[in-house]
Amino acid sequence: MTTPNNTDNLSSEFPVPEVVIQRLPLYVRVLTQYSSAGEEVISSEQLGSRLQMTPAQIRKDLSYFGRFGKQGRGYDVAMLEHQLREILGLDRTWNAAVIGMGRLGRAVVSYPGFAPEGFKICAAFDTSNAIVGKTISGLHVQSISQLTESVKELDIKIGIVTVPIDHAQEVIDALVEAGIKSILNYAPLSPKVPEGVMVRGIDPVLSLQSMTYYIR
Amino acid sequence: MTTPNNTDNLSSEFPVPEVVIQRLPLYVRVLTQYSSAGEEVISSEQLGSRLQMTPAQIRKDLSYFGRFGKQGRGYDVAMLEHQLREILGLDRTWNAAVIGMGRLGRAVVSYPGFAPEGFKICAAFDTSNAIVGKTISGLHVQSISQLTESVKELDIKIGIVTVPIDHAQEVIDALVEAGIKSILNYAPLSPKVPEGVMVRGIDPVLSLQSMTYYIR
DNA sequence: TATACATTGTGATATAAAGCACACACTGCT
DNA sequence: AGCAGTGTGTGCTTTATATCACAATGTATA
Repeated sequence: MTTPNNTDNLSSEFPVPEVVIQRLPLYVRVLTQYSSAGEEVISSEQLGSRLQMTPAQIRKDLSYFGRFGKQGRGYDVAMLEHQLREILGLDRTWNAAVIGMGRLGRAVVSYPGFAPEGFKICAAFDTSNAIVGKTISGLHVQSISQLTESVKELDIKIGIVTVPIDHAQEVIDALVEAGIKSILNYAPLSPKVPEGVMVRGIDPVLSLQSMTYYIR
Repeated sequence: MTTPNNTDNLSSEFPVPEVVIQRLPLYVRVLTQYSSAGEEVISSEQLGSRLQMTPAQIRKDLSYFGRFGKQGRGYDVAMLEHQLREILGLDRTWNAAVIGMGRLGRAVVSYPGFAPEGFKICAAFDTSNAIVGKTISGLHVQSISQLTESVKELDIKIGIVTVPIDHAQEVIDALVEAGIKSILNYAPLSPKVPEGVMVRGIDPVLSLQSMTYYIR
């Protein structure tokens, strides 16, 4: 790395591996815990032992973005947390829409874990006329045909898909059409999306199905 | 690979990479779809295009376990599905216990996706006396102190953790203590477990937090 | 039966990720 | 100020994963 102390735009010169990006939120989480436990400094050793990974890997990961530590001391907890949040874009609020207001969708909109982390579910949609028009958890359920409009109006950047599998691909197509680039998909399928659109799947069954291999 | 046509115990001679195991359920899922669409044969090319991965990777993955295809033709859909289910241990039913009967736990026990795949939630636990003794979705909620006993009695092999973060580690310790080797963890923390115990985390917030990097 | 074509299975190769090990920098003690 | 101790940042090495490319083996057709 040629220009060490500069945190910005290193990432655009050298693309950062996606696995690294996926680990950063883990670091943020531990740092938050440490911080609220009153600790001011943390070493890669301590971080690593919390997450069951090697200190070297943590230092390598962080080195993609700059030099945040002090030799002989470690990392300033508050400072590192702040830096990582900034890198990940967590220093702001993100608006999200949930599509599919069945059992799962209702559970998602009432899940209390999103808001404290800055993810605000601000619109709800469904394909079925039976549900459209109702109000669930304070959200007015709209028809999918209003998706594009609402996305623009409310500055929605994230789509959360909770429709049954047989509607999932079309809903995802609609989200893409509406300009959404980040999708959290609860439907048990691997959807097709154009390059530049990112989908993360939440699928407890898949997780179970690979664990059984080891206890068989 | 020395003894090709033999499906068994290859895996114990050469350990199969975990990434490979994690992909097998994806293959199973596509095969099920293909099968119910009336297709009898599938090529690695077709499978790959469904899952957005290269045909070569699929063939390599399968080759860890045997030779299932026919040159010039492809794979028999029904046969391959059956083989993969057997390899993963999905040719049977698995009993699971849910620990934590709050909002999330209730959503999990009433989620209709587990049963059709052979995962049967047959016991519910909670740490709070306020909930213990109640019946939720047909499950009698027990105290955590009865965990070990029930695990043995009901042949429970999987623990699903849906308690709040501040009780998660102790609940996981209790599961380990009770002899559970596979844990599905909905709590937002990276728990410590002894070697030989496998934990898969379900964490929508983590997924969102790494996606924001790309739309920042 | 011969010929054209399709698709597997796999050794060899390329790419990516993880881990090692040590110079260097900072702290804190005497 | 000097010295001992600690922990970072990183070039280099090792290990893991993915891809290539082609011989081998099958199908389909005439």
